[in-house]
Formats: sequence, structure tokens, C-alpha cells
Amino acid sequence: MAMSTAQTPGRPMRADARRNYDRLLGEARTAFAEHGTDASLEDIARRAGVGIGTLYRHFPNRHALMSAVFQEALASLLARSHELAKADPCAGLVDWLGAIITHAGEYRGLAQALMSTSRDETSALSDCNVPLREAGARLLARAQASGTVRADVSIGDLMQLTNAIALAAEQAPEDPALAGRLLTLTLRGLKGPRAAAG
Amino acid sequence: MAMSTAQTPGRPMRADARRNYDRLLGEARTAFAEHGTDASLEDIARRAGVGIGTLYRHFPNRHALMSAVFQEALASLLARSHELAKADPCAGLVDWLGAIITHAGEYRGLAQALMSTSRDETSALSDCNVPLREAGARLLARAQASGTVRADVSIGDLMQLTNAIALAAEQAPEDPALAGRLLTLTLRGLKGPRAAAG
DNA sequence: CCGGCGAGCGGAGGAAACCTCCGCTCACCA
DNA sequence: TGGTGAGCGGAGGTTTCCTCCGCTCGCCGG
Repeated sequence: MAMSTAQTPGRPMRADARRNYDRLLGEARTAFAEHGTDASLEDIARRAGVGIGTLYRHFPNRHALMSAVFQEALASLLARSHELAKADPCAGLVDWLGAIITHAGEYRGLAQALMSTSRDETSALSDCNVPLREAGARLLARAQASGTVRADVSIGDLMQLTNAIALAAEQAPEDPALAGRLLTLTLRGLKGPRAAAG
Repeated sequence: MAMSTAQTPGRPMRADARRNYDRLLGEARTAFAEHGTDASLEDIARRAGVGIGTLYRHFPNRHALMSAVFQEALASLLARSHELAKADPCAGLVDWLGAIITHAGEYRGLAQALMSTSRDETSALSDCNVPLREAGARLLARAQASGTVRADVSIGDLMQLTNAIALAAEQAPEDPALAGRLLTLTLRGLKGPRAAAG
């Protein structure tokens, strides 16, 4: 379960450091799922049996911690995108957007944070959003090439709208079907039978 | 400029109370516009030349203050909806959704707060959202009756999506045209020329 | 014009969370 | 097995939240 995905270059982490890192990550996952991504960092450190200073040593800010927690789900979303690349182009794209929304719903506040990534590119969460965007771009291009999706839609807009839907859905937990309806609405559009072509 | 919209029943407010109320409202408007709706309440009180206790006396929580600030814009949005009720049904609806988004953009954080209203109906902001929703429902019904908008769209979903778009737009201030594009996307849908009918 | 009464004022203060800083410890290497 | 610096941890300064309660002064009746 514990990922221990850290330390790309240089020598391996010291044993105690790695243990603390993993504990923090685990507690953060729990806390974010339970109380949303604005859970108390002091609380996370406390539950991990670690000083607050240690938390900040490993994760200089909240986004860094969120990014680390998000990494593992990222892998599964990317894998999903590769599977869906073999499916029907349009349905595949929509399925994938749905998967993103479902995932974002697991951590209250994540959708919002991901959206703000478009503004603050230095955020640690960009590391999560960029690969996601690229995977989305491939699915979108394929769907557009097949003619089943409008050619004038950009992946940036589509991702932003998807995150927006995720956010709307998390505000209405009493209506779990909302996300699906909004996604369908986005797919088919508002226009009715007698609308002028556009 | 100062609205002094308070005190429905009973005797009029004491002169000093009304003065403080109006000052607080004015400073809140400024602060919310400048720093977003999570501006410091202590700061607002300080700028209004009033103790923090006085702020909490008039506005028991942040949502109450937001609601009061939002009231005046509410009036203009409702007026707009009546004008648009004479315009082309579909275009009128879309124009109005655009107006909501524009307005929400004036106070960072407002869109989010309005969305959360669907969850917490005791919030003071419900007083703002309910009339808005009703005005929207009228425009939507008219558009649906004319056949230019799908019949299976509910006003609840549409408002939630509109707020979500407003929120997405405020995350990307470097791209002021984003809101318009997302709204258009919602209107026309994702589907391209070769998609199956749905 | 004036006195008293209570609505309204205001800020002290406790709680929570943020983040920084720095002296100590102990994991690791030679 | 000893030295050393990477890593630990928590004290503490800051900010914001919100409550509570003694004082003040706006208003009304005389």
C-alpha cells in the first residue's frame, strides 16, 4: 500500500527518513479522504507520530503533500487512458473524463486545487496535472479525428470543465448522480431539437 | 451606494448601529472584491473603524456578511432576467447564465459559496440563491417550451454547472475568455458532426 | 432639558492552524 | 567503533477565528 515514491536522484533516503515519509503519506491519505484536502497538517503529523517539522521537511507545503498522495491514483488513471485508447473514440473520452471526476471525488478539495494549477504552474500539483492533460489530449485528438467530437474544443478547456463538474458534484454529496448528469449534459449540449445549427 | 438593507420588522435601528452596519457592508464589499471572500473579518472591522464584536453582532458569520454584500447585485440580476424574458428564449437563457458568471467573477470565492448552498440550506446565502434559481427556472422553462433547449435539463443541474464554470473561470484569470468558451461548449455540446444522435 | 436604561460597542482572550528555526540525536560509513 | 551531518521535533511567533461581558451613550419619557 505504501508507495515510497521519493528520491529520484542521489543516494537512498536514510531508513528513519523513509519510514517517516511513508507514515506521513499514509496518514495524509486518510486525513484528506476523511476531512478533505484542507485537513490540519499538524494533525497529520501527530497521527503519524512525527514532529510537525518533519512533515514540513518532507513536504514543504500542502500542495506537495497532496501531490504525493495523488501520485498513486495518477498511475491508475494513466493506465485507464491507455486501455480506453482502444475503445470507441467518443465513448472512451467520456469514460475517461468520468474516471477523473470519480477520482477527484475521493478527496474533497482536490478538484479545486487541480484547477488552480492552471494559474500557478510552480505548484507541486502541476506534476500531477500535466501527464493527465497529455493523456486527455491523446484521447481527445482521437475522438476529434473520428469526427465524433467537435474539432474546436481544446484539451485545456475540457479539463477545466471536467474539474469544474467534479467540484460541483462534491458540493452536492446527497446527489451522487449529479456528476454523471452534468457530464452527459456537456456531451450532448443544452440545445434542443428546434435550435438553429451552430 | 450604501444599501442599508436590514431590519425588516420592529423599530428602526439605533443611529450608531445603522452607521456601523453600513460601514461594515462597504468595507466588506471592498475587501471581498480585492482579496476574495475569505478576506480577514478582523481586517474588515478594523477598516470600518469598528470592533470585531460589532461585526459579529451584525453578521453572525461570514456567509451572512457575504449574503448582505451580494444582495444588491442580486437585484440587478433579477431585473436582467425580466428583460431577457422578452428576448429570444434560448439566447436569453444563455445571456443570463453569462451574467451570473460575470457577477460571480467579481468576488473570488463567491461561486464556491453559492454552490455549497445546495448542501447547506441553512446558510444565509440561500436567501440569495433561491430567487436566482427561480428566475433561472422561468427562463429555462420558456426556452424549453420553445424547443430550443432540451426538455430533460433541470434548473438545479444548470445552476450548479453555471457556478462550476464561474469557479473554473476564476481559477484562470489570465484567460478571461474561458468562461465564455465553456458556456458555449455547454450550449453546443461536445458532439461532432459524425456522432450518433442522443 | 435631563436622567436612566438597555441596546449596542469593542476588545481581551482562548483556541486552532500555519510555518520557521535551531539545538540535539542517532543512522550510516569508513 | 567513533565522527559527523542528515534528519528530528517541538517551542514559539503569527494570524485568524469567534465568544463573552463590562462599559458607554443614543433614545425616550418626564
